[in-house]
Amino acid sequence: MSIPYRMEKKPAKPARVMLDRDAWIKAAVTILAEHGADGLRVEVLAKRLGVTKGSFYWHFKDRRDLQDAVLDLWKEGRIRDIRKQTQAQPGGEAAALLHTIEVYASARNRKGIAIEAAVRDWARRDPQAAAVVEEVDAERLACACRLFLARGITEEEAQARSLMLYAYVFGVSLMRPGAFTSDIESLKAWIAERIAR
Amino acid sequence: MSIPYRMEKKPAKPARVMLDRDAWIKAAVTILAEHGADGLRVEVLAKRLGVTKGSFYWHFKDRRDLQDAVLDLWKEGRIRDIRKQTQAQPGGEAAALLHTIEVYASARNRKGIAIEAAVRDWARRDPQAAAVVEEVDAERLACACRLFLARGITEEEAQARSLMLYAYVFGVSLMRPGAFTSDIESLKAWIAERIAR
DNA sequence: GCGTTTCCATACGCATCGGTATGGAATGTG
DNA sequence: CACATTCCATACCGATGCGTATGGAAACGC
Repeated sequence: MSIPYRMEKKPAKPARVMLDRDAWIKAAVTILAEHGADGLRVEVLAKRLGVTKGSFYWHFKDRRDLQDAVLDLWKEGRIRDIRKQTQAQPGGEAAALLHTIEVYASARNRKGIAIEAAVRDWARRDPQAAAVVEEVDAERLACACRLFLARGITEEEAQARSLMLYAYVFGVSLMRPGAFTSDIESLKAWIAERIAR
Repeated sequence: MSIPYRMEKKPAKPARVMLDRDAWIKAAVTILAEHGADGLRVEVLAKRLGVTKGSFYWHFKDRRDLQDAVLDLWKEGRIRDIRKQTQAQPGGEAAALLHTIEVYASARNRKGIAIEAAVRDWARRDPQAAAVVEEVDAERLACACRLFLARGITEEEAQARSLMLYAYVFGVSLMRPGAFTSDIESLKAWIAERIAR
């Protein structure tokens, strides 16, 4: 403990952090991406935000309250995103499909993929997370299905193609095909063409 | 605490549990499937086996020692399994591919899929697990590639098809397409045909 | 200026967990 | 029978984490 003379360190102390609920939730999502659902701990999160958990329990009832908020934010974001990615003017459905595959299977989405994986792993042991994942999956499949149906194929084939599309996209995001081939991108392009065509 | 009269409960007490290293590792795999890599705790595992951690630290140096053993067991099992599933006599390569998809994408493999997901999530934060996953992926892709190459297609197309196959298989195991359609199995059959053929 | 509300710090109790030290019972070995 | 080895229990330490209780400082309403 130093001398409490009169705060001679900095004339303007950081003006009091002033966190709101959203700041906590967004930071929680980052933790979720880095350390998974089990790594989302109250005290760790507080330390990252530079405060103590006394602040946390002012904004949230308990840890579960934060988890539910994280799930809700993620769900809304994913549904908004898939609707945005799959909107296409008539005739542009194939391009929209290829674009969707490109976006979701791309490795440049590192954090998004990490969150996706964390939530899905979380859903294996948490009913709330499982429900959210089911909602998101249903919306994504429905969006893809719409694009396929615009081509005039049968309902069943559209469903099958949509399922194949999203299963593939999640699969590549899980794998680490680094040492498999030298040109992974051309492989992905070939696959995308074959799925969306 | 009951009376220690002379052990009148059962004439033959359970003969002392006598666990060996393999029993610990196998139980650890079960915990891994149920609670993920973070849930693999020494004391939890010991309690499940009906002993205390004093026993654990006799068989293992530390927790990391157990984790490495689990990863090693999983790796060897997966490599043995994929080699067994993909062996085919000349002309039966397409059937072997369909069979492989059927086996790996089937929901009847619940525990195996749970372990797979747990290890892959683990690999995001653990270099050892990441190395194991890469080895397994490489072996599986190589096995599938062999089957495709037997059909006389190009090396690049064989690689692309292999990647698509395994990405899809892992993807469906991750998703929960329960409410998507009434007949999920026929959809999977359609997809398998399209991927393997 | 004064009291209230807002937001956060501090301190505590309780539980879990990794790891170590040590003892103790059962089994084998001479 | 004496002894060593094998396998596990008990007890303990330190660290981490959840939740609560309480106080304190800044901002706001009057």
